[in-house]
Amino acid sequence: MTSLRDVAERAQVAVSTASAALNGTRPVAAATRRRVERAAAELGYRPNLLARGLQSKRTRILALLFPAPRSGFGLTEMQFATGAAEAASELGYHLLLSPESADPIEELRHLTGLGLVDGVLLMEVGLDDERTAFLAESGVPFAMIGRTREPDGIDHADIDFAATARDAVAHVTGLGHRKLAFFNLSEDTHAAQYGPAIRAGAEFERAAREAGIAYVGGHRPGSAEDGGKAFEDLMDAHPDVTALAVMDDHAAVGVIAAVARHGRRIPEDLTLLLVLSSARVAGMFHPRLTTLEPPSAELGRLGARMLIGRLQEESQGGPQRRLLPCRLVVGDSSAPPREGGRW
Amino acid sequence: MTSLRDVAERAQVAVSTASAALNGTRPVAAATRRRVERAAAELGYRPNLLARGLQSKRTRILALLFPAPRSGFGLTEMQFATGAAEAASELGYHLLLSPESADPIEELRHLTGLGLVDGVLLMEVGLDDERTAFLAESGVPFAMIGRTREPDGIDHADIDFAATARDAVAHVTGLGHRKLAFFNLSEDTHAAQYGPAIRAGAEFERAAREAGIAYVGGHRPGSAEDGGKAFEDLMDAHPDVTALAVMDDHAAVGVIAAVARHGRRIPEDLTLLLVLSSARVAGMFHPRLTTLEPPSAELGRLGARMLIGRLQEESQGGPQRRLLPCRLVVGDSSAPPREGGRW
DNA sequence: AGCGTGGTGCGAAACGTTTCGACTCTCATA
DNA sequence: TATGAGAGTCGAAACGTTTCGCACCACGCT
Repeated sequence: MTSLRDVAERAQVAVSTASAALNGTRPVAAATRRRVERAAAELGYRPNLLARGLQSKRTRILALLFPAPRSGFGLTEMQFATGAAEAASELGYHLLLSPESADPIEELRHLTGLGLVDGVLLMEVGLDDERTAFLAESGVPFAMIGRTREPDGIDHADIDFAATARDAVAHVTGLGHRKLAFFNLSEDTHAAQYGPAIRAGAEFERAAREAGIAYVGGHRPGSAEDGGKAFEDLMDAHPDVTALAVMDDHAAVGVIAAVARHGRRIPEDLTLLLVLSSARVAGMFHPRLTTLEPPSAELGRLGARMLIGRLQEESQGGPQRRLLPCRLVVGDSSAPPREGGRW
Repeated sequence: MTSLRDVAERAQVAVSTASAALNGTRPVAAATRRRVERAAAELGYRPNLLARGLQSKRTRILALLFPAPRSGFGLTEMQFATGAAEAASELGYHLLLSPESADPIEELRHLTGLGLVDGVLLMEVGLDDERTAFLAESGVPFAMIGRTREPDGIDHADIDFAATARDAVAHVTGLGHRKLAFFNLSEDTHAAQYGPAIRAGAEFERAAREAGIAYVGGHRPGSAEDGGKAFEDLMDAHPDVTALAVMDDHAAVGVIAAVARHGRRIPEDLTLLLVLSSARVAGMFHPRLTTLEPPSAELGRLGARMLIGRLQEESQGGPQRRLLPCRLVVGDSSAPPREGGRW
């Protein structure tokens, strides 16, 4: 393990000069700097992050609080992590993957007390997330992937549900549909005040209203079975629905089965949209479903960048907010409504 | 930030005594220890990991080298990470998520040079993985999730492909099938010498032979389209195949579509197994596919535990090796072969 | 009474950085 | 020829731990 002292010796300068030369933290004569740099290169010097962090109070390590996998867990959550890790890496930071236990606050207290991390990245943020209050209070820099009910004071990157809903509605109205149904995420996620469930529901309703088409909401199937039942309910109560947007992957499975069971076909009899699921998952369905794919990796990147930005600029500038729409990937489940519009 | 010095002052002891009392690193009178512990608790003392690491050369941080997402990336890879993070956390360690760039060796050199991590966890290990040589040579402790061609000298946790293949074959022979086909992972993964592709292929063939049933291998469809084509090939060349095991999710999609296109039904005309995919993914298919689900989270946990074990016991004891079979989850795609055994 | 011994506790050094005040030049200016 | 400024460099302190040698004390033994 070659230390700065070795470098300094070889370059015939004091340790402090070597430090300054390598970090550019104060002016050093060009010739000296070159000598130091050469010595460092020759010795393969790598600064010890621990020593640096101990002294400078900045470790260049971020923690990503990773919740215990819930049922709907998947690619999206992983992409938050990989996106954040990549962005951090590009900026010279490291990402700690911190699994969250039953008591997130205690977990946070522990993690931040260690002096190991400069900041914290939150994901799976609830509308009233207690973690944000704790972090704000204890003065730990943090950013969110997702957002609380009133997120304006906090850096965050989230899906633009309004734009996503508009895009989805525009897609189906463009095909000629006049009545859209929306199956939200499960009751559980609503009970947990999970942002996407609540925001997506509200925004789809609004987008449908603004587009002047009829809208049916309220269903929250969380499984294939629920999905099938919800679809049958829908057929009974609103036989004139010709387009359906579904949030939950498994519910979509149930819907597709139910459609087939009732002798209907996708997309001829029903246009089906999968909302907030990856195109990869959509590709598992037959037919390939039209999807609104969340920019998960990008959100992870943005979150990490925001946090790092804040760390570097000494909390200068107001909080950042970035909302990204989902990407519409048209599959084989989209088509104009059947003549006459009802079954 | 309360430091050990504060604790020592409050407990009326020297800093070194406080350290010893809290770490149990050398005997301290019971009364003194209690005083120190109380002071620490009252002040909410948390040891600074950087300082500790700087001195003791042990950071209790592990790095998980996370490859750039390739196409077949999914839940499995994420579960390696979450499993490892959980196990690490339980043992008082932290997990750094290190994205791998184009030059993994340089990346490793950098990462290990920082003095930040005690050990490295490798995943997506190729049969001839250059990273293992580098790590062994530079003396950095590491463990693998997966394994190289000759892994005996290195701690590793991997899927027990032999047992998995036996279980799968037992499942289909138990149903009465006498001829099994196997669609391996894509050509690309073979070209990369990806262990699971090569081992699974070999073991399925062997298991079929040992069970005394006919076996058709050689297909390597990497997409839905390939999967469909491969299935049609199979129908032509081996019309008497009644059971098919598929490794690639997307290929399975193509197979299912092709089966339907040719007026056949699953499971009546074909028993379909999805190998090395999660039950969650299998549940997206219709019908729900019988799956051999890899114990990914458990492998992650094991990998982390092995690595930590090695770090703590000062390389005492030979290398550990743990092979875990996939879990057979029977879905709706398994059935006895049709009477007569051919279409 | 003198001496070893084992149990406790202390202070100082060390880990590898960064930071900061002070020192030494050189050169332009009064 | 002093003087001041400015650039460049240095040495020491500090960050918060752990570790290690040494001192202290009470005790039991000779």
